[in-house]
Amino acid sequence: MTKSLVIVESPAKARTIAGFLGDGYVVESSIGHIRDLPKSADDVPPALKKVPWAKLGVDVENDFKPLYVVDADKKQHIQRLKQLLKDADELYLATDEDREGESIAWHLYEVLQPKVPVRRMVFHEITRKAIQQALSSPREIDRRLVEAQEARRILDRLFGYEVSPVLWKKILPKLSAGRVQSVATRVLVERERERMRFVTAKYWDLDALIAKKDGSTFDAGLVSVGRARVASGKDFGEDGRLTKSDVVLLDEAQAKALADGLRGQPMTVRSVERKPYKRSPSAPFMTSTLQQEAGRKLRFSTSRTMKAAQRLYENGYITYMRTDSTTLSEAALTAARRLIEEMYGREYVPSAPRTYANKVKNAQEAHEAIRPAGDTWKTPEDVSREVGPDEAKVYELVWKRTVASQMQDVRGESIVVKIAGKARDGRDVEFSVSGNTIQFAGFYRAYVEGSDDPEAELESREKHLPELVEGESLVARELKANGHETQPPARYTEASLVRRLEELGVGRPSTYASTLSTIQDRGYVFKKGTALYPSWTAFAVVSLLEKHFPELVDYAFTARMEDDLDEIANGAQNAVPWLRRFYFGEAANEGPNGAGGDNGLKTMVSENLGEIDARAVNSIPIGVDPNGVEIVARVGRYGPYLQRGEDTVSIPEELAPDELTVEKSLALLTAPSGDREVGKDPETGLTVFVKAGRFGTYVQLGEATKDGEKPKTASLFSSMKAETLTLEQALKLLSLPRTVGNDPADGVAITAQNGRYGPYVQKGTESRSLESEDQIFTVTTEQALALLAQPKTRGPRRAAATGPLKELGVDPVSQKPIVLREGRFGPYVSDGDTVASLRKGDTIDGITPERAQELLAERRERGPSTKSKRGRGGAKAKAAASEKPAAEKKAPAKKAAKKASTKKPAAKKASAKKSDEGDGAEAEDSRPAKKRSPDVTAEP
DNA sequence: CAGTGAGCGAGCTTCCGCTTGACTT
Repeated sequence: MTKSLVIVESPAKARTIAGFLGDGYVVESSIGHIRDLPKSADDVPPALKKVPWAKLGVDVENDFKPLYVVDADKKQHIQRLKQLLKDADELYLATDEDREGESIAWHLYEVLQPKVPVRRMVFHEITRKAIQQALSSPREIDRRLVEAQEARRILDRLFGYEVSPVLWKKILPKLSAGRVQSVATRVLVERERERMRFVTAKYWDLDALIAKKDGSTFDAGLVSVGRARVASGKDFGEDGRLTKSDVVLLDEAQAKALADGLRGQPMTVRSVERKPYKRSPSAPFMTSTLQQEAGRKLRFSTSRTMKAAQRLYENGYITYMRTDSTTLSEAALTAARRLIEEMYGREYVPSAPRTYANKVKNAQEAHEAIRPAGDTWKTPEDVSREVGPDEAKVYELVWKRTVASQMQDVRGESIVVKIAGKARDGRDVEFSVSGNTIQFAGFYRAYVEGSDDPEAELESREKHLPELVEGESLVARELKANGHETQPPARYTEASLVRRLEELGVGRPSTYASTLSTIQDRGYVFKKGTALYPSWTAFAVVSLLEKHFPELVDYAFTARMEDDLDEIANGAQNAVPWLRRFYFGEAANEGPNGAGGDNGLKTMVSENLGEIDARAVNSIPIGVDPNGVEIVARVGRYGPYLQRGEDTVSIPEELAPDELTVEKSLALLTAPSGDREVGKDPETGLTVFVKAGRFGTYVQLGEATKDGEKPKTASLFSSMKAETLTLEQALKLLSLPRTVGNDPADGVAITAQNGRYGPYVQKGTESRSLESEDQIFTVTTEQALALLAQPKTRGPRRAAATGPLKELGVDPVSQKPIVLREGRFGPYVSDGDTVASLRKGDTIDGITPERAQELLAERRERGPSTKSKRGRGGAKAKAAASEKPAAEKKAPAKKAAKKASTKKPAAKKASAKKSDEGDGAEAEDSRPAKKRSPDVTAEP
């Protein structure tokens, strides 16, 4: 008997299929992709580390040849697959039938190097019949489809890894750009821009309480006055003006006057219009619609929904949860129809199963819709006893949606009643009221299933009106004028953003949740409740991309890419020229060796980098103040801030971009700063302030005077808080430095104070750190002298910096001893000339002399890059500064001082925590905020 | 972003799509 190895993508799927296949088959999973481009240089094999494209993992000069590496945590699994293959007579690659699945099959083939016959099999539903059929009709791996996947992968890598560094240089380090995330961010930014542009309009209308002859009453709304329709929200544009001319806009006075003129007036039923209506159920869930529904109904985030769905899938309650298909298998249709007939009766079963056309662009449909698994479906009540609360809720959504999707339409009747009247001033008015009744509940039955009182639930979906006949006489008993304001378009939620991305064809079922995490992790988006707010960083990034990479953030970019990938998959075009056009420009394929392109990605991220004005892209215009001075929001290294001329102020974190109007900006800029008065110094009579500064909170004695004399300041101790600081504490701080005493030997004074590196004692030019801030006040002359008597290297900092942790023999190149030290940036090895940091995977204990030599050799290989780089960076920065003298002229002294100070180690160290400067010489780094909101504390 | 003292050198960040555990609390 032959043994066959079958490899699918998911372990849960493998278990299910194994049950169908029996003894002759071993079913395993690949657990997704098995190889990928290297994530960073660390993943590149040593032999290739030096090639210029090592970081990209794509040899752009050589037909974009990709370098594939097996992920570290996949290596063991590959070994296992190889082992299983040894005992097999044939191999079935049964990965999903889509672009990615085909690629996984090919990578498996390449990595496993099977010596036995290999067959590719595909199936769309996991039933015994479908699997058997797939086994008996295998095919070959579709190389073109694999090429299309490879092209997609390479394009995404080039986009992500070439454009992200542009953001590091021009905006902030560690930012990212990508085909999917950048469009997602742009969608949010554009919506916020709409909200910022939006002008609210006010309009009024009337509600009438109308009485029948028999005394019963009902409410109706005003629809027209003097034959003209009354304006409502939808009649206004975003500028707050009416978009139509044939409507009547009521203001408060007019509405109230009209209400007065109608009170007690006779009215007549002008028309009663009854119309049958029907509602059809929605399609079964796919990933995006499940995420939307769970977001709307359960307020779940996409990742919470997916975690619950994953558990339901793994435990056999639902089918695969990452799908873009709304198709139900034959088995599912049968199960649904039988269930509906049994639970609700034959009249709820449509004559033929419903099918739903897939509206998703680029749908790959490798799986079926998300539905209860199996041939008979457990009820939500049964499942809720077996799983956790989240899972139970998600299962209930899936069950109801799936069952409803195969039920009959809801049928009912809608009624619209128009009521005519005349105001006392003679104007004709018309009111309207509508209702609806359900005649046949259809699929609503499934949705009310499980509620305490299904009939009452159904009834709540109806709106009953009193019996009204044409010509009937009524009285307007009460009238109320209601004021309304138009609302800007709502912010996106996770659910609605997923829907928008899906409309654009951007992203895949497996990535919606992670894309949302990414844009939040990067600080592009933050959530308040369920609403997604774009940050100022997002504004800066999006405006940079729109201006300099418009093609890449075009909403149709992915759609066009998909069209091209389809052509690559069906042989109508080839991947290499396609990638060449993208990377080297349109003309790339015409010139020899692909040279000559001028509008490609590569040019834009290299030669043309200088065109991107960091200052400009980081400035988001807000408006002008009454004097015509421009106000801009800017993204700086220490957070977003507002700038008007020389005035700057931090933008409070919780403030949404669209709330930062000109008025609000002026309020922030002119508001009393976050400074607090602690009290008055009894000696000088000067006011003592607490302020937030670059290096944290500090106290200040008096205010800065015009004659350039600076007030005395002192940092707060870490144990103190700005809000609770007392005058006593403040004065104590301001009394520093404290004279500890005199050295009896030479009479020189010893002082104790706080400094850049913390508390210390000082005598003349000698200083030593203290261990705690409190010691500034408690240290005695003897203790201070003892400290000062110790050599400098004895301090805790210095000990770590200078004491070699390990000696690692003599370097064969330099013939000098190698030592391992712990430094500011972590452990490193050095032979005195060359210094090399330990890399990922290296440990202090595990380092060998050989490894140390290797590290040093690698470091030498790269040359004295540090210094030369710095030289270039510095020169560039200077050149850039001199290029824009106009911008600098306003506050030359201040800016120059600041620039100089950022170059000082102290400033660098202070900023390193939040964001390393890297070689981002051009990035916005001046942050001259004078004022700060009290609740924002500076980074240490 | 206040202004106060020491010293030793970087290397990395990032994409999109497939898929699960491995770890803790």
